[in-house]
This record gives sequence, structure tokens and C-alpha cells, in this order.
Amino acid sequence: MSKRTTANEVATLAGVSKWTVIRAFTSGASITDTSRAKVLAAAKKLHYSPNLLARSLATNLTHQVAILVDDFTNPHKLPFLERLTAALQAEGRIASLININTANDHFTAMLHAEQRQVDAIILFGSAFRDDILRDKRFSKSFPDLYVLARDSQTEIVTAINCDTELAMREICDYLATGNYKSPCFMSGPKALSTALGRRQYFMDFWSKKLGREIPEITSEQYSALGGSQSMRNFLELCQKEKRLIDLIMCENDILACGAKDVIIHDFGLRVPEDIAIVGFDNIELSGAPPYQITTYDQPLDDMVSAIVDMIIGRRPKKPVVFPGKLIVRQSTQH
Amino acid sequence: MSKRTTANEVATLAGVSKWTVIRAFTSGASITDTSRAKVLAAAKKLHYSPNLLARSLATNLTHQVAILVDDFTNPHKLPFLERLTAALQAEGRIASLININTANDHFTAMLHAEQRQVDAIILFGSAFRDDILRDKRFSKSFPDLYVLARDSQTEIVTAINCDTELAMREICDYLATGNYKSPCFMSGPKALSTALGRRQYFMDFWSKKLGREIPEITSEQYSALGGSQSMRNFLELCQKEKRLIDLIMCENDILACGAKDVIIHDFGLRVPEDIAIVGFDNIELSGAPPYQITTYDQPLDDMVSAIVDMIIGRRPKKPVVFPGKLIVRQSTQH
DNA sequence: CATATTCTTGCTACCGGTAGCAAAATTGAT
DNA sequence: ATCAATTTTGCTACCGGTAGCAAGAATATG
Repeated sequence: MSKRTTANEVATLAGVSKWTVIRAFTSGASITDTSRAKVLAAAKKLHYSPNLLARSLATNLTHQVAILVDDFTNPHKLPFLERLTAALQAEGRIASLININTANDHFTAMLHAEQRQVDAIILFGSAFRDDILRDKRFSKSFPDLYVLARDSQTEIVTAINCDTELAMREICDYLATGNYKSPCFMSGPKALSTALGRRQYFMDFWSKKLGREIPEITSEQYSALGGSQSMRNFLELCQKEKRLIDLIMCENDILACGAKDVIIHDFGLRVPEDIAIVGFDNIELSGAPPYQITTYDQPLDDMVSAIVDMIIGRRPKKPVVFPGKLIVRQSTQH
Repeated sequence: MSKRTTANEVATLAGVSKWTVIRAFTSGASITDTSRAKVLAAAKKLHYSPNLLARSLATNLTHQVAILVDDFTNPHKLPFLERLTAALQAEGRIASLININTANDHFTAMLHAEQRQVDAIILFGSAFRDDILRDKRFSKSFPDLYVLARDSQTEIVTAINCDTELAMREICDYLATGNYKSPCFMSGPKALSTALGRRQYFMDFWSKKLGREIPEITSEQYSALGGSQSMRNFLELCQKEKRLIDLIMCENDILACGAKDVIIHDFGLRVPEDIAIVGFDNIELSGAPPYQITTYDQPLDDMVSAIVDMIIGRRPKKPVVFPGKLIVRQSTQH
């Protein structure tokens, strides 16, 4: 790669010192209009723009934010990424997307981000166990840590989330009006999904109401295929044991869509007459004609604004939850 | 943010010079095992790791790659991003995700990436008109430019794509065995989609075969909703004019899925008996039970490997196309 | 018009590394 | 043990900016 133009070169052409050049590119700097005009003309001619790398090194501020994602199968990630990048860019920040599915374990990925001096790290996925965050190999100079769309008990990270408690109460209270006898919950990859808290509330609510244990299904991953697979296994088991369920709540919409495919196409059952379905997230697909899943809309914009405001220091850095909105669709008409 | 440990501090603790510390962290550097051990022990104690920012400034190599995306509504983006980030990370590169939907126009976004000294810029979206890339404001020191999953006539960029010509020939030859009388093409946002070449081949093929113009529908954006909207408008027009179509090829799967929703649910038509549907990309959804769209599988891994190999210099930087694979599903059974 | 005040400009030192040369230390051959 | 060859280590200069001080220029005050 050929070298970029530097402030020194512009300075020579404009007949000033390099510091004057820099001042012309620093808002609020003390410089006369004459000098600035001279510099800007020279800069334009040479296609100069300040080297952000050098600036970052000197200021110890990169204006880069790392987003760590481990789950690319859930389409819900896309609108989040869209708004997050847009909001960060609007504040002059740039997002690095770090995939932590591969050999790169979480620790390595975070260390890598830290080596690049990012101003903040956003954990945006499902598999962040709190103990990983407590790794003693992390130095105290670690960038600010945020968890998006997930709860966390760790004081090291700041969790920005939809109000799970409220959401689940709204969902369960609504479902309670529907006379369901055999509800069931489908969670994502074990261990990880606990951080979502949705499962816990649902189980508690229904076991208390019905006075018995509520069955639980686990999906290997947050994807339609994962949801289909575990739904199929479970329904086969049900057939064998001659029992039935009449309601399934899935940890999120993409699992719910996968589950509905199997209920309808593999088992010829009706939704909601035989089995009602509830999801979470309100992804576009859940509203598509073949799915029509009752779900809960996460306040995406609020969450994104909050995290960005905290990162740029416009808002105190502390955990926050936002209320979402219950979306009732055909999958639970009663 | 508290400061990171520097090589100098480690040097003091280990009783060597800072250059020896650096050497301990540089593979292939000349250093005795004794010194390295001393340094590594001190480094561990102080949680030291080299500052990649400073390194980048000195070497003029950031190992950062910018991915510019303008279209977050197509779920096809997600698997691409997953593999791309994984492949880049495997080579020690990190990806910056730049959203160019917002006020940030393309030029600004590219300039921004250039200011951050990225080693390469990957244009991964649909709205990159070749004339934008020719902007004279770009200096010659601009990073390498790649276009992923799209063709380009500009010599400035290196296009990595699925073989459109071959793909469309396979699709059209297959469809030609099906006795369709009134085919129709749905493209994405005007102007932009021309670069995809899919439309052109399809139109040429069928207008030649049938000896008349083939109608074309345009969707405002690459999304299920966009596909639904334009399909609805078109079918309403068809009803009014008392004409019909029996085949629609959509520029990609997400449009096809949206189109199918409308055909089935809004108009009560059957697929494929009344209208057959073809998509492109082979996204997961196109294989889901309610959709079952005949499509064309893009060789994702080949494309990603190629672009990463070019970026790291393991493969000559020149345009390349890879063959994909026709996937016939229920939406075109004949 | 002289002097005090303010604004603008240039300067040194620094951010934390890298490159490559020179001195010091080690190794090997005689 | 001596000297040459090789390896290791430390050094200066540099990457392209920023911070903040001091000198110089412009403006305000008496």
C-alpha cells in the first residue's frame, strides 16, 4: 500500500508548521481563518485526512467498539447489528464484529479486542457465562464491558436488557386467560439460556398454577432447525407415552418458528387449536403469514440508545431494563 | 480508562531493555530462551500484551478489514458475516462492520475506513454503484477494494462472486423443461440490482424463447416485506387486467419468500400449480416447510476463502467467480 | 505611542511500538 | 588461549499524531 499524506506534507505545501495543519482539523482549536483556509486548500489538493491510528495512540482513545457475537443463526441479530452500528457511527464510533464461535474462545477474543484498545466491548450473544468474565487473567485496564439483550449477575459487566420479569408476567397473565392444561417450555443451549430468565419465570408460574412439574425441551442452538429438531424429538416421545401438550413457549421466535414447522408439517397438528405457540423477540418472520407467532417485542431502539449513550459517557454506566410489548397473533388465539 | 502495561514496564521488572521485551513477543526474533522466559514471566505478572495500535502505526499494517453493508433486511447477510469474520480472524485479521444505510453516505464511510488505515475494504451489499467507486476524491493510497457476492465492471474493485451466467443458465434450462407460458421477474431496488446480472439473463432467455417482452416487478428493498408488497401490487394489477403469470423468478430468496406469502395467503393461489417460484441464495428459510423455494446455492465457503486469501496476499488479487448449485424444491415441481 | 492583554503559532516531549545498525556477548575453530 | 564468526542485546531514529508550554503577532487599553 502506498503511504498516506501526512500533516507534515500538507504543512510544507501550505507554508505553515504541522501543528497548524493539525489545528485546522481539530474543532475548537485556536487558528485564524486565513491559516485554516490555506491548510484546507493544501489538504484538499493532497487528499489529506488525519491518521486516526496515530490519534488513537496519542489520545488513548480509539473510538472503536467491539461487538462479540457467538450466534449467527438467529435472524434477530441482524436488526440489532443494524441499529447498533448506525447509532455508534452517528457518534463517530466504529464497530468491530468479533465472531466467537470458532477456535477463538471468548477469552482470546476479549484479549484481542483489548489489545486493539477498544473503548468498550459489547457482549451480544448467548453463551457468555459470568465466570468467563471473572477470568483473573484480565487486567484492570480492561475496556468497559456491556451485555446486550441478556441479564447478568456479574458486577463487572453492565447489562442492558428488556425487562424480563415484566415481559414474562405479561405473557403468562395473558396465557392464563386461555385455559391451557399442559404447557411446556423450549429453551436454547442449556446453561446459557439461564441468563435469559425467561424459562425460570415460565416454569414457576405454571408449576404453581397447575401444581405439578412443567416439561422442558432443550434446543442445541438458537435456530429454526434447532427448534424443529427438538420439537420433533419431544412430540415423538409424547406420542409414545400417549400424552400431549397444548402450549409451548419458546425462548425466542426463531425456535418458535422451527417448532411450528414440525407441529404442522410433520405431525399434522393445528396451531393454536391443538398446540398454541409463543415466542420472544418479535422478529420479522414471526409476523409472516405462515407463522403468526404470538411474541414479545423487545425495545430495540431504547436498548441501543442506552448502550451507546453509556459508551460515549452521556449516561451513567449502570444496568438498565426497558419495558417491551406483548404482540398477540394467531398462534395463541383463544 | 486506566493505562495498559507497556513494554518498558515489563523491561524494568525483567531487568532487560524494552527491545528485548518486544523480541520475546515477536515470532522469529533473535532472543535467548533465558531472556524470553524472564520476559514472559514478568509480562504475565503485569498482564502485558503488545499494543496493536502502536504496532499498526509503526508497520503501516492494521490487519483490520472493513466490511461495508447497506442491507440488513436480508437474512442471507448473517451466514456470510459469520464465515467472513471467522475466516478473517483465523488469519489474525479483525473485521469492522460499517453500516452505510444512514446519513453516512458511501463515500464518507469509505473515507472513514481509510482513515483508520484498514488493509482492505469489502463492499458487501447491493447499492454500490460503480460510479461511487470512481470518486476522484479518493487518493491513490486507498486500501484494496473488494466486492463480495456481486459483479462489477470497475477495474478499481476486485469482484468475488458466484458464477451468475452459469447459475442463470442452469436455472433457465431447468425451467424450460416445465412448460411455463407467462414468466415474470422480480428485482430488488431499481438501478442497483442491474449489477446482479440475474435479471438480464432471465429476461433475455424468456423473451427470446417466447418472442415477447417479459414483465418485471421491482421491490423497494431486499426483504420479505418488500417482496410481499410488490407481489401484491402486481397481482392486483393482473386481476384488473385479467391476465395471469405462471412463474416468478425473484432476485433472491427473501423476496421469493415474501412473494409466496402473498400468492398463497392473499390471493389463495397454489404454488407451484398456479404460480411457480424461484429464488436465489439458498437461505435457510427457503428450505423451511412453508416455503420450499427452488433456489440456487451460492458457494459461500469458496467465496469467503478466496476473498480472505487475496486480502492476506496468499492468492493474486483478481476477480473470480465460483460455480454454485441448483436446488430444486416444491415451489417448481413439474 | 507605550504597554498590557489576548490570540496564534511553533516547539519539545510523548504515545508504544518497529527497523535496522552497532556494540557486547557468546560460540567455534585453530 | 586467541581470534574470527555468529548470536544477542541495546541503541537511535521513526511511524503520525497530541498535550501543553513559550515565543511571536495582533489587538485592546491608558
